[in-house]
Amino acid sequence: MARKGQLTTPRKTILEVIAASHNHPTAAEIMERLKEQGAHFAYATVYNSLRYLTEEGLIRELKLEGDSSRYDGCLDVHHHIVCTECGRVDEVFAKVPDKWLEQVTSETGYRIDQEQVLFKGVCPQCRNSKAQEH
Amino acid sequence: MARKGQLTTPRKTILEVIAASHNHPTAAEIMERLKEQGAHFAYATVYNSLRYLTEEGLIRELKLEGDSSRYDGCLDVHHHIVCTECGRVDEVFAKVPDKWLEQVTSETGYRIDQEQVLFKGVCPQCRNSKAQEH
DNA sequence: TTTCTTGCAAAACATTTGCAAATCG
DNA sequence: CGATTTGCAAATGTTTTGCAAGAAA
Repeated sequence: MARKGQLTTPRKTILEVIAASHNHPTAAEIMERLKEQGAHFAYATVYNSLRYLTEEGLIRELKLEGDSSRYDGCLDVHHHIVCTECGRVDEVFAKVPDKWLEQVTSETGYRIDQEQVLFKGVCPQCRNSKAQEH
Repeated sequence: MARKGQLTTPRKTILEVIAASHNHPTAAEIMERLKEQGAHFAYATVYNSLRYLTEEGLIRELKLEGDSSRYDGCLDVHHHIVCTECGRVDEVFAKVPDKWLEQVTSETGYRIDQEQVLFKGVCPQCRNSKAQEH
């Protein structure tokens, strides 16, 4: 059998592409980078691999702005902040306060397994260029 | 001209549908409810209206699980929690601690305008049925 | 009249699926 | 062989667009 649930060549290659990217690429961007480095896989294979990798917990799927999911290879717990001026996405490592999680638990009765936080704002660069404009 | 940026009939009707829904409907669900109450608008009109309402700040567009955006008419600042067992979405009103926002500001240099938080976990009902199972 | 909105169909885009061929154990 | 993954093309589902027609100022 063809290695049930293991890192086949496409899966491994795609994982490496994501790990080497620091900008949360979309499936289309992953396709591009694969092409650039001479590897070619079918779109279906890329999506299959992305789903597999997500289910295995090796990457994270992010739904930020726009139509397409983005993929994140950084497994440390972290969040994201998107600049509403230029669309740039940065990572946020400040940890969610436990006190707040307790509040949410007692408010909702849920067992909380994970939080995904998306901040929206204006990045330092755009704040500067706006300040100079006026 | 046809009232630039005003609440035309479709926009108002759609806003009311969303306000009356307590489950963050998708565009398709909004279409259904419009049909149920005898109103018919083109899909394009519904999407145009949703974009308009979002840009005006009268509703919020949510990208949670699944393919389609959901729309939220509750304008109080709040967040969401989705049950990974049954897919149910609830609202969370516990406010993000200011201290954490300050941390994020100093970490990123962004001016933060908004936060969207999506918790994932298991809702009380599903926790119960799981406990009873075994 | 002028500008904006609506409706319809078609287009665009992201993602999934069906199935045959390839692959590994 | 037997289970699984891959590749391709076609299908699906969501959202947008082009353009003619309608409505309000």
